[in-house]
Amino acid sequence: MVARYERIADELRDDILTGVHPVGSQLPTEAELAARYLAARGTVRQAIAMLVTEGLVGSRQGARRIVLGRARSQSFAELHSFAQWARANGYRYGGQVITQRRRAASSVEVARLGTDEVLDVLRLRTLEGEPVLLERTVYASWVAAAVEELAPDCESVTEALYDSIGLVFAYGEHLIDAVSAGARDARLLGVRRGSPLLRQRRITTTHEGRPVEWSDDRYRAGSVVFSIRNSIDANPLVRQAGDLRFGA
Amino acid sequence: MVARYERIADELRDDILTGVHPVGSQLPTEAELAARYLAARGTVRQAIAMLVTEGLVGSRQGARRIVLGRARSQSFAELHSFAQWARANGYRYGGQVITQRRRAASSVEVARLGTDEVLDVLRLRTLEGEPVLLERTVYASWVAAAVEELAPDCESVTEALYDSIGLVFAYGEHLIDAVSAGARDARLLGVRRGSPLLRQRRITTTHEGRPVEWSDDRYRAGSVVFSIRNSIDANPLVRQAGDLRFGA
DNA sequence: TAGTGGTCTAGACCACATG
DNA sequence: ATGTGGTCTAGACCACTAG
Repeated sequence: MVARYERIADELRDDILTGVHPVGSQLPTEAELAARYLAARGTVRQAIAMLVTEGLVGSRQGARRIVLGRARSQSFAELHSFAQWARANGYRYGGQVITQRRRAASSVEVARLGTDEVLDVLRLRTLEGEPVLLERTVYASWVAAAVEELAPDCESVTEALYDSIGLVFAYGEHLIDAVSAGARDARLLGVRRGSPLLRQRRITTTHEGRPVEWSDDRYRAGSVVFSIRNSIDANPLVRQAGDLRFGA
Repeated sequence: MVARYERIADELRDDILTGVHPVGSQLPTEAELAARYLAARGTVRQAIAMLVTEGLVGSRQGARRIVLGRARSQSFAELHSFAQWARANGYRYGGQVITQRRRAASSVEVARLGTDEVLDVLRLRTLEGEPVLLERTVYASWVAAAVEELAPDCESVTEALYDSIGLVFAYGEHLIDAVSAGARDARLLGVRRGSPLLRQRRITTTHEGRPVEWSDDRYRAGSVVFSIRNSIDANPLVRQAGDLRFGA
């Protein structure tokens, strides 16, 4: 069942992407849209709210809404899963487990994941044949068995875990910064030691807020860029001083 | 005038931060909250929606809401303005214009900013006495005069422009990646050539969607981290392949 | 001053989660 | 089966923008 406001949002988004409402132009008023779609004003507002959070449309009390841009954002799955992202964008991709072992959790990991034992996995992922990403992931013990069952060249861990144990990754927190490549990073990614890497550390939880994994992902410089839209009303991005809340 | 839903959101947020609703616990139902605050259910939902976009609370049809975390996010101003961010976090900060000149816009800049002439400014910013950020900002011609009037050591360009010409920065798009320090970067930031820098490129517009500035900001590695919370329902962050939509 | 978006209400029905 | 959040309506009033 697709909600009415979603269909309205889809139509409006289409109208923006196809130039019916060009960038910089005004959107029709809520009253007009409500009449056009035979919906209550609240429903139209809900549709527009989607476009606002996507950054396509700007909003401001008393003034007509303005079309800000045409770029669409990705789904959570596309950000979370390298495979789903690569596939959605038409890239050739691959992956390989380099090392994988169970070990006792450090005190930080106990606090972060809530389990005494963890599964520690190092994966190298490729894009268009080139190594671009080194993933160091630590899984909570309650998913360890399911992860160990996966093939070493499993393309999408996210999808495999959903299929095998119904696991849904629902929430994430991400820390993004730059680091220099260590000896091992450099060797596996095929870059010089000390060269810049884009690092994304993240913790992912279930719908219940139960932590599933903690990961340190390092991208070769130039291979990917993170993009965010924000506004005076909605600001998902935060800048922090670099003493690194999550520890080293 | 503070909206009712904002006050409700503030109280709920307080209850989360102070542990009345600990992380991992369930939030009261909408009906309970509506009764407690003598508000309609829709108003309570609006309050909770704020907490959800802040990443404090998780939401899912049919199940009670869960408290996910206690970290608060920053305002747009705090992300946009180095000075406002540093001040809000209690850091000592400073800044200095290194070079500033008007020049003809490149074709990319014409497309991006919509003006034939631009003002090109290079600023070095310090945190706790250390140089941490090198800002290369290109302003549209219609703000150039106001920028040129500012003192070279102006602490907050954002606030100064609001005071002088009532300019409000309302929307931003940000691209984040890692680059290695060039000779000039290295000298000004006090790092070795080739060492990693965290780069944030951004374009900022007014409420009307009119582009004001385009900036390439480079942080010394370790000085700042960007943080984002997302969920299966709301995903502000996007990963892109590194062919750099904004050009070099 | 007129128009537009922002807030709020009260109530209805549906979809989903959980026991 | 029950409870909970998700959707939708219809209407009212307020705050702000713009001519």
